[in-house]
Amino acid sequence: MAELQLQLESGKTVTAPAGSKPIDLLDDGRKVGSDGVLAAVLDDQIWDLHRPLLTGGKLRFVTFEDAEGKFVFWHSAAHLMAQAIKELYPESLLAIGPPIADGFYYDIDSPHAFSQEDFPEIEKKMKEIVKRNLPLIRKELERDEALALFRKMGDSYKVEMIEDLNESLTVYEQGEFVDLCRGPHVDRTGRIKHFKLLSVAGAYWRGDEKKKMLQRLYATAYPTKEQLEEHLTRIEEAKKRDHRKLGRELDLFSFHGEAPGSAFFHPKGQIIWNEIEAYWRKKHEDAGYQQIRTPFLMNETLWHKSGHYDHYRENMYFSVVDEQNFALKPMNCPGHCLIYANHQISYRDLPLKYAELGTVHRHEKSGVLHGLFRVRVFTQDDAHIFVTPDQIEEEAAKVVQFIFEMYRDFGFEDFRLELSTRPESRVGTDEMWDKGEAALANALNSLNLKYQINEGDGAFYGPKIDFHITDAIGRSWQCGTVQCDFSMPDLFNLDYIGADGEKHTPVMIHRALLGSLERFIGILIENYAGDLPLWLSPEQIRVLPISDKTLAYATQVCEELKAQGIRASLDVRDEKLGFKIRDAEIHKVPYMAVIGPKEAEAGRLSLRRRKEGDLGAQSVESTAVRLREEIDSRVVH
RNA sequence: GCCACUGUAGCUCAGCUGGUAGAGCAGCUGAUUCGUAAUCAGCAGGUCAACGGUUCGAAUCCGUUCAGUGGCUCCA
Repeated sequence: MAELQLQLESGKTVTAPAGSKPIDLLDDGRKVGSDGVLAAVLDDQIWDLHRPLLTGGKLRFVTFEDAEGKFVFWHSAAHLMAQAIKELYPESLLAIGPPIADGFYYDIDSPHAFSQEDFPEIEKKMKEIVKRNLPLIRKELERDEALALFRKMGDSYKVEMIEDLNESLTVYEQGEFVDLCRGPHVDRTGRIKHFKLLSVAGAYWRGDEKKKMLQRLYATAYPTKEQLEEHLTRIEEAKKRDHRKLGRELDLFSFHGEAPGSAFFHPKGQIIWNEIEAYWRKKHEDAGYQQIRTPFLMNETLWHKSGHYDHYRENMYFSVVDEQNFALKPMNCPGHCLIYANHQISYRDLPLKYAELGTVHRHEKSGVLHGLFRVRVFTQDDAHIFVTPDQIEEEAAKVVQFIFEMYRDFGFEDFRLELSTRPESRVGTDEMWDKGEAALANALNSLNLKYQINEGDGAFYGPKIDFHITDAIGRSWQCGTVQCDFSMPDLFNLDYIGADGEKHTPVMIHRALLGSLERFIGILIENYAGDLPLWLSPEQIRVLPISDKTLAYATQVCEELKAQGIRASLDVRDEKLGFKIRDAEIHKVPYMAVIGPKEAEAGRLSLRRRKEGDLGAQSVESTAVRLREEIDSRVVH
């Protein structure tokens, strides 16, 4: 029998007969188990502990701490759940059950409609199977054998999958339960101890809207009880940050059946909006943008010309007025093109930057609406930069820097970039695409930025860069985008007179930094869990008189702070100090000024910071200075 | 749009197998004049999402619609 050379993690090389199993080569002191080794990795391929090795290479062992270990653990947990479901509801058919970011799911076709109430029973059955400690046995089958097996079991989804494959396959057996699976898996069901079913949702078979809707059961599993509980706590924490909940509690905005998917901003929410808008306008003025405003309702012919009618009609709102067809704008670009076309543009005018906080209406499908994150009317922080092809790179680089500057001012430091290149279906010549893709890539390279390339993911009209920010609890949000457009200037017959005296077609760069104000406000709320930086706080300081004996002086303090441009309010209620503090803390007011006889006497105030407590006595002037500085420099607390 | 679930006071929720609604918080009024996260008492507040059906009788059962939640699909 042939000998295999295997390099182990310890650095030593061992020789083993072909057909040896990884589990036999485990270093001394390492044990298999949920809190130990779960699988092996031979070179880059994950390998079952009991699967014979046929070639040599680098062999290492992975635990739950490794990405490969998690994959195997959750994948096996999915099989465990599937077996439990099969035993409880034998008429269920299994589709697919992969591991995902924080756990796993299994798609099931069953006459039984699963609900939360079924979870305890399924979990109980899973525990039982864990106790049986069944070995997971890998078996290689020829395609025909596999087909016969799953046909016999009536597993039509597995049969359909096998029919699409043209190779020999593997199945994993645990007791009576067999599943088509590439694996690998943990060696026994006993390895998986702590798990929880989380939710049930509909999911189309193979992700195809036209195919059958299956029931997707989401769940997660961890090696220890503590880790599972930690995960569940994280879910709870994320729920506490939910901007829909905070928006209601802090009285920032609301939603109403009269305008589904459209936010109504309350006075406090509008303050946040206004602060962002004022900041945004100033930044754009400084960056050489010219601000414009275009109408919401425009004649339908415009949208025929721009191509939106052909490609985006499903998402548009139409209206007939005076027997003429109008549409609400779903995008701002055509309006900007009309303004451009209104002038005779020289190459000396380029780059020409038109910016607009443009409110657009898009008829999103009812099921996709989600708080401020996915709405039907929203305001894009939009701009269109008209450039010569040679200017793309420089202008794109400027936008990229602009975006970073702005994100940092809002307290985001962690970004991720994606460059999307030409899709199958597209307009423009290959030469244009070469140029556009190279210009965007060069812009990023010139700034020494790392980015991921998404081949074929660009818009049909040009390549793009997408910006994702990572929030305080590690979630990623797509906000900014920079897109080249080779198409629209053509459709609108836009031109500029070059140095050669001839007409040329400009390139348009569409860009948004924050994405949409609604969505960005939602992200801010969740990122800060409602504790917004001072400059964005609707109520910046609340003056708290200890009793109405000091009300007059407290009123005076409040007025003085207001005169300094600080959003100050006064809690005149006849309540104890503790009550007022608690109320201000709950409403996430950043500062409190406590006013009692001592302060009135000394002409001072006692400053208190949200979540931190008493900062001691201060003069009103120094408090105003302190707050103004924190506001003006947009300190992220 | 699709699948599942949900809709009771401003908010969070209770209301068993049908007998015309209840709590806490918030709000208002009064008492209290108070020192760094909840003073006490009282009052008021609901077409039980809407519409239709079954029934002597519907918040409760059935249907339709609307809205929301979790996903899927979509995201020019």
